[in-house]
Amino acid sequence: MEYNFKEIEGKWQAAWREQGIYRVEVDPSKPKFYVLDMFPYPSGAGLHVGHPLGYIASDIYTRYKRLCGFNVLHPMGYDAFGLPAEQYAIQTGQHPAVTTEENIARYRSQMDKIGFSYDWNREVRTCDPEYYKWTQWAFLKMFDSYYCNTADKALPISDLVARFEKSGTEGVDAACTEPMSFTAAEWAEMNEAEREAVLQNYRLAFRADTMVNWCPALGTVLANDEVKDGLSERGGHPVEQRRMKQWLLRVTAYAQRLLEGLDKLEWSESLKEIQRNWIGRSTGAQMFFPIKGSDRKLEIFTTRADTVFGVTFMVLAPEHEWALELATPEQRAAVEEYIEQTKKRSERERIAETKRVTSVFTGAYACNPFNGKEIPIYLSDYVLAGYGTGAIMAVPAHDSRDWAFARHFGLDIIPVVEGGDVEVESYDAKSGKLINSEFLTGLDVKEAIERMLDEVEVRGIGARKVNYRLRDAIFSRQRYWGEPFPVYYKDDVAYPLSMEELPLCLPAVKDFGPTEQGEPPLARVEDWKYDGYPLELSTMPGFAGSSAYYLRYMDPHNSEALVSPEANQYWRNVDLYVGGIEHATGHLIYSRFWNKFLFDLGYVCEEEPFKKLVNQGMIQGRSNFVYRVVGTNKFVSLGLRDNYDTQEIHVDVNIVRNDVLDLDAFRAWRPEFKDAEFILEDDKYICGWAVEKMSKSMYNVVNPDYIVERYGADTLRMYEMFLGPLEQSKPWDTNGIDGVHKFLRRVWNRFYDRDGNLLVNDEKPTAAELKTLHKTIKKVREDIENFSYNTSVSAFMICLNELGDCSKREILEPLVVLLAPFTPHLSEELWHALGNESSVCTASYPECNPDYLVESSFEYPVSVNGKLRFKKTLPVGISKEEIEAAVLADEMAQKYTGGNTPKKVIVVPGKIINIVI
RNA sequence: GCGGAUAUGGCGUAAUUGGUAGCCGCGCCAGACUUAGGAUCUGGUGUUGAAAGACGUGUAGGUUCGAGUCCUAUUAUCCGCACCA
Repeated sequence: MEYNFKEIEGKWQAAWREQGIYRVEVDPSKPKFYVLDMFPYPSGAGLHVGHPLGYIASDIYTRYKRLCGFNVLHPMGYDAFGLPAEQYAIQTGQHPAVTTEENIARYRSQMDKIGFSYDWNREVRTCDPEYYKWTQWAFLKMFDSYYCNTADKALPISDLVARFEKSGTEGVDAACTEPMSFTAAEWAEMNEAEREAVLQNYRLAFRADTMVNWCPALGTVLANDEVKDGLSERGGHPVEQRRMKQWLLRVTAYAQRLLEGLDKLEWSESLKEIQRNWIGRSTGAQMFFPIKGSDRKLEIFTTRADTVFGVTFMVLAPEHEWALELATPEQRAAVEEYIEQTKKRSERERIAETKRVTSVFTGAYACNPFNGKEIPIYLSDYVLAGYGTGAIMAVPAHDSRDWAFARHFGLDIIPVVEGGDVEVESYDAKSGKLINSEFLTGLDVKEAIERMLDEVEVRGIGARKVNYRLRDAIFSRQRYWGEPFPVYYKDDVAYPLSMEELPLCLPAVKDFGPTEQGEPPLARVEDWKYDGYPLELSTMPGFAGSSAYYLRYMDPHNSEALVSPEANQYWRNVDLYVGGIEHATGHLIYSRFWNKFLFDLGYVCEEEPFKKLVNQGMIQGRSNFVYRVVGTNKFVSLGLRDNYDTQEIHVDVNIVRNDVLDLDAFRAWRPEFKDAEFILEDDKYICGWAVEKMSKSMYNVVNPDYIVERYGADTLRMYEMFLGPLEQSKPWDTNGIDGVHKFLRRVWNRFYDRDGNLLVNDEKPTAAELKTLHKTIKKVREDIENFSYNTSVSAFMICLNELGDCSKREILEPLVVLLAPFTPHLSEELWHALGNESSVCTASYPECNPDYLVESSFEYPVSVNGKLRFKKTLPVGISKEEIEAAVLADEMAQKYTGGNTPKKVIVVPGKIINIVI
């Protein structure tokens, strides 16, 4: 009987659905395990063969853990709000809710065919009001909180108000946008709007006038992680810097905890490193430089306090708030012009022209607080407004950017650290002895930095300071398809809706583009008002809905809370998270922030959301090419194309097999190739190939539906794992799939003969067969734990090769369970064929019995001077001395040592014997 | 520029973690069967050599009885960050 995967898979998928076999509930009698996939954005293109890679890996792990006796939470949902659905809506007028619904249905049907063990009862969709109610809830909680640096956690804003009432800002150490200082009396004097303005400075969700990434083409602002090289990540449109009033999340308040938390996580070093870089902690000093002829002091940040005697000028960012004020009357016009010019340049231009030095002199001077030397102050856009204080002390001798600047404008370059030749280039290294530096002279750089930091604090010039590269997350999007803000305005003062009024539902609109006035689409909704007051017009960004979805899965139908304490305390956090590395600086930062915030407030019991994280690699496309002889309809095979003048054309990979073109299929592929002629080699047309991104335009998209149709879900699952290490990117190549499919057929053939008779018998297995089985159990278990699925597939193949035509029940039954995480449908069918009534999903995973692995003898490779010479079989368990004596007595050893007594004999028990002469 | 990763047959990969390099699969070669298929089965397949053997894990050194694995330098590819003071 043939292995009829189609029938088997259809049958069991239906049965599992009917039985609700993957439903899970809180069950304190069993240990829990939480396996999560990064939920997909349901795009219109559907899934290609690369998408399920991570889902298959996590499904295997889920099934494995379940068979090992864990109560496994393994849910799936959709990240359904976002730009593409909306862009599509603008073009076609179709409501995003409609297209999203269609796309979800398609995704679901594609996923269902692969046999995943999700508990669909727990599905979440970020665009569902019952879901985004809790996104809005979290936002309001953030609005209602501030970060107390003393307690090192988020606290209710009412606490802060109480402190202001009692003693003003005295003794308050809180994360804020601008440092503030006022007394209790002053606070008491303030009106409501003024107080709110103060509180906005502290709230964790707050509104501020800041520089933002504005993308004119998308008509919205974007967060830093959504911008790459000055272009929007979605669509690749130019992005410019603009000052706008926006909602932000005070992620920076958590910078230190986000950094420290990484150490405890089982994430790949590279991913942790990406997050560390993104957070970008640097330690140094804040210092104040008095301005000449004024009592103001310019604040700067530096990591190289030791080089202060080498300062020859200062630079402000053109956006610095003092930029214009500092300008002397003679320089004012030039300064104004420079600021204007900088504003006009897009982020992209600034990046492209990083080599070009542009600047203007303000006419003002500062004094070096250590030696009183006068230092000219310049503006230049190489200093960024958003980092540090937007102002620097320039040390051209030891900073390459300052050096270039000084050279360009003919400023002094004073070396203060020995080691380089500052005439040629700056010496940036943090090593060497200090020179020309008064009390620092003679010290090593590292000592000098410490000494200087002390001195700065003693003299009251500044203080030690830690700076982060991480910015607060811009949280508004001037778009339609996102969560509405539960906020309304009275006289431009923001007021939150009450929790009872959530969800604030997204109203229907007809036109999804921005209004003529450039306002967000919600401006078209006439009654977009609360109690007569206007509601916020922008919506939340994509990362809002994905920041806490893993918590919602724990208790998805709860209308009283995001997650009940009972559910949260049982499921705690995600034990294994599988997804792409592309979320390193976005979702994975925001989620950690969001979770820490909810942790501070006591809503969740774990501080980190994702304990272990595995990044599956990307599956690229493997494109095929044909070579048309220019000006003809003749196609020349790869090996012969050098003899012709050819043009390379992408050809559909689905009509190529092992790089051999199916000629008839090619003629039928497109009308212009109907009469194609071929120049063959060895009667075949060999195609060229290349690894490219999997995309329609390259004709290299492979649809999982097609593979399932042709080979079955179990083959697809196993082959995707066999392709290579999970974390590595690799091209999809359908060619190799036969090997895996053949393996499954061979498993089938252990059970049934050609006529459909069951071959399984109750004969006792031999020692060799048991050894093979248990070796495989050991290997497969280890490999699953290590996510080394490709080698576990190999182990299965080796196992079957070694077993030959063995059809003994005692061997096959455990093997079927062992295979179940990989090939659930086939295993289920065979499990029932063996007479089991219950599902294979409820079996227990086979355990390795080491007794079967014990060897009675071992074949030792014997090397002489490191070179392998012969092999000697010896019983296991004899002493090193006995082995040595046995080997030395061996005829072969005599031959290779020439009868000489060896200098040394090295015996590695169970491994190798080396004779050194 | 800074940081991270990778490099092994024609291809995807493996190597008990310092111990017989190339398991498993694809492809290729040969054979068997055959209702001639892109089926199935068996054997072979790193290079070189008639063979014994020699050579062989990006390159060059080093440590070691022994190195794909450890150390130093170097090259290439990929990824992240990037006027971050």
